[in-house]
Amino acid sequence: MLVRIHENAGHRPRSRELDALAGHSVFCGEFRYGRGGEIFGEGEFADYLYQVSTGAVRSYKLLSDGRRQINAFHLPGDIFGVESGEVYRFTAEAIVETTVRFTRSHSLFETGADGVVPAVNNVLKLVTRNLQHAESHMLLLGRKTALEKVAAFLVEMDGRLTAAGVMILPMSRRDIADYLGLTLETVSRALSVLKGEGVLDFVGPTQRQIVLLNRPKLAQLDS
Amino acid sequence: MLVRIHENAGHRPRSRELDALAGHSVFCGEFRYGRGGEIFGEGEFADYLYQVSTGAVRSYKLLSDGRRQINAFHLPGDIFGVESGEVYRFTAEAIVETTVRFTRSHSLFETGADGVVPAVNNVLKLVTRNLQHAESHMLLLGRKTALEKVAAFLVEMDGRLTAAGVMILPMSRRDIADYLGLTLETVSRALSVLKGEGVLDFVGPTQRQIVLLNRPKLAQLDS
DNA sequence: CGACTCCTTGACAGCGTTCAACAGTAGTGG
DNA sequence: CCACTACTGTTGAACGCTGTCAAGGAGTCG
Repeated sequence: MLVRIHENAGHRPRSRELDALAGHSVFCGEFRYGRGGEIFGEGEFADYLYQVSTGAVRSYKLLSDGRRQINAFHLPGDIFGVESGEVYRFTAEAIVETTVRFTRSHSLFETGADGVVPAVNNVLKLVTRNLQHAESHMLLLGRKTALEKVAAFLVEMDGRLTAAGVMILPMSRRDIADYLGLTLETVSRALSVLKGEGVLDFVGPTQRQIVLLNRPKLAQLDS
Repeated sequence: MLVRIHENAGHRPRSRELDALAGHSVFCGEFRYGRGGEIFGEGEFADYLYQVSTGAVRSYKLLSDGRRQINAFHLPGDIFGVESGEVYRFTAEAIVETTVRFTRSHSLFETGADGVVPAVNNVLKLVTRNLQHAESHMLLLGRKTALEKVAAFLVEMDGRLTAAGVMILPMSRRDIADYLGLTLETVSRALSVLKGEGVLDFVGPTQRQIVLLNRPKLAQLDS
């Protein structure tokens, strides 16, 4: 399932964001994963960090009986797999065919005297952004209703992947449900309600392409 | 409600942890807050960071209609109010009579060349610890049942404030509920169930002093 | 003692889950 | 191209966990 490409290739794909993170050039290569391909597993040694080039990634935790909580969706440009500990605290999987850039984690810290300061600072910014997202997601998980959760999800995704007026969701209803702490049926029902109220509409053959028709109302439902 | 003590006092209370965080001495003073006293509010400029000396602190977010999600309880020794952004992202309140040490936030970053590296590193460790807690709490909020949530809460608090075999909870049932994404009635019922199963017992006149009688079973319920 | 807060417990309702059936889409191979 | 299968999503019906509403007890403090 995993195909390694470009590693140590002669040409140099741009990886400015990862470079900027480290404060110097750290490009290592690219990986490509098929649908459902595991990028790393919870508890594994965190030797790489990643940036999505194309596609989408979900990162999640599991309970022993299989209940899943998706922590975040990573879309093109997003950096993930940043751990200041030893191991990954999530499992990360490609949702669709996905290409990621990667670099060795230790390259962030093992640089010379001058390089390490901006690197640590940038890691701090990144971890802080993750923390902020986690904090607002706790409010969502603990205190919002199903409709509010789905509305919040749509608002978030609208800001991250709406292009040309259409939002093309890479993830399934089950993924959305496991992100919002719901069942897939409840997500489906909430979307139907929103469609019935004229807040959104589906386009195309599948139900994964959404047009938002009433953003103010959606924002209001997000409360 | 707010009484400022010791500020710029002649003697030097120890504040080794805060000092260690900054990599040099940054002690500013202590504040004392009564029950429910607000230490800082969400959105305020984050000019101080704090460490609990005695008492307990809750930090939370609110929805517009008053629904509350408590993000964390801060107990003696815990450092809180660390923001790498401009403003606090939570409101922090004293749960009981509480004394906190404080220092100016910028003292972490405005030190000379050598001092700032360990400081940023320590802030990173702290933020990472917060992130880890938030991540496991998302799993709890999104995917655990009421009984599992309460069991997890007891396990967490057992590790943090059991002394001499007794756990004395500083927070009310409502606080616990808002931490776990439940109602106070559900928390109360879950505790009654656990008592009925012989997992715990109440001691003393109030219901806030708990003895754990069957930790293996409790850990198992936490799944 | 009275007022207040906190907690428990009961009865009931409702939101979201569970279980199930069905439809549409995509992928596969003949 | 079409049948066959697997996957995904929608919708309905019934259940049940948790929330809501309410009453009452117990502790605290003036």
